[in-house]
Amino acid sequence: MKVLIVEDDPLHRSYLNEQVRAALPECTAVIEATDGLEAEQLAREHNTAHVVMDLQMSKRNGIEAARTIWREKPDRRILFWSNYSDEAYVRGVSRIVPNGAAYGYVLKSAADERLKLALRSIFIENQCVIDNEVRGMQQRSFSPNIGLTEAEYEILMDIALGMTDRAIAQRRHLSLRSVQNRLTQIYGKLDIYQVSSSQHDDGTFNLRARAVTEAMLRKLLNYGALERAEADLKTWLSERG
Amino acid sequence: MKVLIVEDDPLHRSYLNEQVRAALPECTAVIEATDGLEAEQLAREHNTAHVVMDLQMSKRNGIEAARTIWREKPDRRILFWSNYSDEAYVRGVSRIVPNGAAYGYVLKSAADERLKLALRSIFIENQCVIDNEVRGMQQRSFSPNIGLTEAEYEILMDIALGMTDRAIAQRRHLSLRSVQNRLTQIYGKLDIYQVSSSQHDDGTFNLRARAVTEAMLRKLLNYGALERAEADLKTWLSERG
DNA sequence: AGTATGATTGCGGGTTCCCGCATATTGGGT
DNA sequence: ACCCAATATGCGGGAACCCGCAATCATACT
Repeated sequence: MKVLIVEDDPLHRSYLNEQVRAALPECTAVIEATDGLEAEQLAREHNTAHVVMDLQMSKRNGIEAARTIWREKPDRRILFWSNYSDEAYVRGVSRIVPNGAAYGYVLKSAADERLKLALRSIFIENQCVIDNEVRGMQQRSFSPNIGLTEAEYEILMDIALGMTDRAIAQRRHLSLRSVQNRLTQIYGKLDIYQVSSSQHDDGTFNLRARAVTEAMLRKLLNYGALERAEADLKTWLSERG
Repeated sequence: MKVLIVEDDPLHRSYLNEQVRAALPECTAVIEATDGLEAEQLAREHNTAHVVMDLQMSKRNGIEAARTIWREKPDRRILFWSNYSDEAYVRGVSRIVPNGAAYGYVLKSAADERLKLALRSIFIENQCVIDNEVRGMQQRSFSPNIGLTEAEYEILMDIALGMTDRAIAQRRHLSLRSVQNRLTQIYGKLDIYQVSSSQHDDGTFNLRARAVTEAMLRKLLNYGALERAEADLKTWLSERG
């Protein structure tokens, strides 16, 4: 068994290496990549079926890398090892995991033992292991009336990218009014309103901009998500001609 | 000499501890804090004049912590040890460093030797040590016609918070039109325009929202900066009544 | 003083956004 | 087939945004 480690922080990388070797005596080789791009190449070259990887990396983030790694071979097993359980990450991961694939999501704050157990469960037993905290986030965020619908989330990303209602309508194949309806939904769920301390005279907030801020503060959105969305937008723009 | 280490990652913390002890034989005690809040308390209790600290921490980020630490005793020496040289961090730091205070900014990617040298320079020689990469960023971002003015940056933060033009005008004591002028400046410097691939018919971007996105992608803005700005905004809102 | 440069303000217009109201359309569930 | 809830669409109006133009104010340089 070969294991591919993807992690840009040297200290964390060597720690991972150590843990992998300790937890998996059947592991014959450990390959290390320091960013997502390198990971994609090495996974291809060595044809590794077992990957442990960080989500937040400088060059290409873990979600991007995982997407292409899984696209080339959907039965690979990936253990995500991340500092955060932000909704942006959780959503990002659950969107790309192939049907029936075994994967894991463990927080870096977890104890050594938990990491080792997860490694064995996923790589040997072929079972999913999702950190409790992450699982909780997942359920909360996917429950209707609390979390955002996938459709709403999509529109949220679009306004976060700075698109106009009309452009969004065009991109998502909706009428202008529908886009605005969804926006209203989003504003409601994020508790956005035109606040003004005394009466309802002035309105100190621009709803659309405020929604993005609120989403960032609540960690529905983060830099990585924005980066990916921006890339998708670019391809859509060029296709549209 | 006592040294206070502030770092939420255990691996990095113990590495720092090791390096500090190696670089500074005159150091009699090393105190460790795992987040900004704890750092503020420990700095007060132990009255330490020498601090090494990460910028990105969960509970209270390094800039917040440094601000209060310096406010209580401006001649303390702080070495910032960060993963990134994002403009948001650099601006955040240079805004809070007291007049004439010695401080440092070293990237985590730097070699051991560089870190040790910085420790000695700042704590023993009382000299500023700014990583070259950071210094470059600083110069680029403060040069007019390329980087944003402090005034422009202020307004950028305001629209990132989702404020309306009128609210911004009120907050910054400007006329509505001046705010809009500044916004136009910002749009120009960030290369924002109403893009539409073929003619200039539709306009797929909402300038104000797009500016925020662009700023995030360029790392003029990041989560920490937004968090701080949001806190400031809250106090302003309550003061305004 | 004189002038030049740039920031600030006011005005007016065109566009986009936000939303209330009313009318389709869709997709189950019985 | 029927109904119900949720979603999608159209219309219209008030508010906010974007910006060109022009007048005023500030500051610095000769």
